[in-house]
Amino acid sequence: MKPLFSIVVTGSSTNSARVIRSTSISSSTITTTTTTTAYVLRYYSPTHINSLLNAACETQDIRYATQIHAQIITNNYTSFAFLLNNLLNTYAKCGHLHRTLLTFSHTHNDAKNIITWTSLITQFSRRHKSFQALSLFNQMRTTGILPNHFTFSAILSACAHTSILAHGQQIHSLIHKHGFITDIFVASAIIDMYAKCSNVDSAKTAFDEMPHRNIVSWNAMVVGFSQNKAHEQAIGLFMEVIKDKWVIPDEVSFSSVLSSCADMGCLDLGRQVHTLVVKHGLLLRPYVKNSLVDMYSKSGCFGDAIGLFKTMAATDVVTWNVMAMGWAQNDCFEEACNYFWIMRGEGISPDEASFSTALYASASLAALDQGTAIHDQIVKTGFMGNTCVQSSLITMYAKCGSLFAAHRVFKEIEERNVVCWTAMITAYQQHGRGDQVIELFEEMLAQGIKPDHITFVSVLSACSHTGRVEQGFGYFNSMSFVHGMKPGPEHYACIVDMLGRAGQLNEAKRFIESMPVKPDPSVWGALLGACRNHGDLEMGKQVAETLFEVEPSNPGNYVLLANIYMRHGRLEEANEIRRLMGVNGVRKEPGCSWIEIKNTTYVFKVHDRSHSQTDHIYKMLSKLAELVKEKGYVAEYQYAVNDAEEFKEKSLWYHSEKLALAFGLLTLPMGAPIRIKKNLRTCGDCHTVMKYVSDIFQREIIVRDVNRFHRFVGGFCSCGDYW
DNA sequence: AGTATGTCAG
Repeated sequence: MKPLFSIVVTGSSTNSARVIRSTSISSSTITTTTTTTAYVLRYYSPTHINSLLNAACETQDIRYATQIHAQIITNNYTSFAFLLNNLLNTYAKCGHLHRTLLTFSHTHNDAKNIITWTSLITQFSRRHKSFQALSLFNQMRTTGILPNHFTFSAILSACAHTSILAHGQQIHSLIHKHGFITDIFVASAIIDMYAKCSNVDSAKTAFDEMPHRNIVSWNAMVVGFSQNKAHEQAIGLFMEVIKDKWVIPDEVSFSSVLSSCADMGCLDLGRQVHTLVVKHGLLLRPYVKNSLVDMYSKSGCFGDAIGLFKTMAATDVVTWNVMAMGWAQNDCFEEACNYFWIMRGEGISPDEASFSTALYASASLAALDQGTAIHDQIVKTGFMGNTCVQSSLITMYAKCGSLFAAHRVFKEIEERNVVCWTAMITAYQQHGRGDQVIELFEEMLAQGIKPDHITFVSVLSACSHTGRVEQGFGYFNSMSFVHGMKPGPEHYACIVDMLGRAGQLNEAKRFIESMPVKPDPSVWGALLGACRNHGDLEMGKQVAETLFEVEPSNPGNYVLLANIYMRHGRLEEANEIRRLMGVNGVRKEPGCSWIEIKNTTYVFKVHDRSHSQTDHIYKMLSKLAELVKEKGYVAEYQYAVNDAEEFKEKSLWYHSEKLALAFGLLTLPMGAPIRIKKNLRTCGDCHTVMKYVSDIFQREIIVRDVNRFHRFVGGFCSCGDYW
């Protein structure tokens, strides 16, 4: 193939001994040939240079772009705007944005036309450098060049990415002023911008005002609804697309609506969309396939998701992520981790979601080794600077019990967003460090980071935990009055819990009655928990009645009420509650605890006798019983709800966490901390025993239950007896 | 000579 471009050389180029390297570019490939020392200037026409740039662009190699840049300068073509534009694009596509910007700023403004400015803004906007894009837009306006529909479309997408409504609104009015509002590209970008700024109403207005729409405009609106969790509206709009004979849904339409079906867990609709996908022949499109797998996985039909996955000839990183998350959501955390490694074996590069999911699975297993292995992969693949990954790392380390490692990750984050701060705050909260929660939260506010709903859950729980009733109310009120947020049921539940813990049961009840929204079962649940803790039978009965109506299948409510009856010695009523559970078909999830010793995980259920060292374990338990009784332990029968009277004390002693504790004491070397994990909340009696044991044996015991950590040292627990 | 919407994750 005849080269389009070569750097030719004087002297004896035939003499291979003196040869170094030079380059020739053909229209499709660039090959290296040999040459000697001195370059000679050659004449190339501007169009020729332009086609060379196109070829260089395909290789994405900055070196070729640089050589052609040199030719532009030596041929004195620097005032040719179209060459400049192509050069800037080539640099950008080679991934050298700084070179793009450097070249741009070294060029006289006269040589720049609207395309130069717009393509630069587009490049920055695409690469999520939104503020630089906005700043370029402002610079452009000072030079007197007028933006066109291309420019507006690009700058709107930058605004969308910042999620700062004010920027987008200003651009919107400029668009009106310059008369581009009817442009279909611009209008779609406006919808997208408003939706991304969580302003669905404005997006809908912009959509309704469009004189003409194409499938992209419809999709933008469907996506806007979907991403703002207005799923019914998203689906409604999608139906209109299906009915409208002038627009044909494409893969974007399907993947977006499936995302809504998935989020709602709406299987029927999902299946209908599936058949529509087949009808439109879009089943093999990557986005659609992945959305379908995700929909089945989230709608409780993980089997169908696996089936679909197995028939897929081509998978990508998202397919694997969706599947891994599916396993995790079905409590198969080992399998979720496996999928990460299988995907690596298949040669697919992980992305931030892969890491988040793998870390989530490791955290759920409290498998520090697994989490650390993923951390290694993060470092190797260059994801350590990714805030999403960093936040997941914090959570993983915290849930694996290493608050220190979690904080180390936190410290090293350069630009912390809400998620990072919240991850660290929640970590402290789970470890019972209420003071540090408040401290960190105040620091976050001082740095101007806006807290979100999740942040407040942790902060309010910490207030509850540390008895900061007034401060808790202060933060709760600040949600509406300072941050313009609407408290959700989880926040009301925190406040009820806080009042209940402080013994202010009547205030808690009044608080619920004054709620502007209908109290969620979790709110009543918090009050019932408080009644249990303070032994308030009358209120407990009332609250339980309410709960049995709205949430008849939650075993926790029955257990709490039975606990209260037991505490009052009302055994018959407690048994009656147990019977009611049977009648309503409610079963308490069996408690199980596990302990890791030398890379092996040992799982214990209540009364478990399957372990080979069972005799030793049960002997150890009787010995423990004697020791703690000497120290003043009294069995707390209220936690032995499910057992016949004469076995109550025995059965308390055979709770899974006590079995794991005995096994740990027998097996682990002297002085090594005992780390136990439990699938439910820690039982109150076990909690008491752990405190005694930590003192008697001078051993650190760490129990991670479903909600938080309990670190027992010298007879005290880090949770301050609150859980 | 440069334009828009999209699946997963925290």
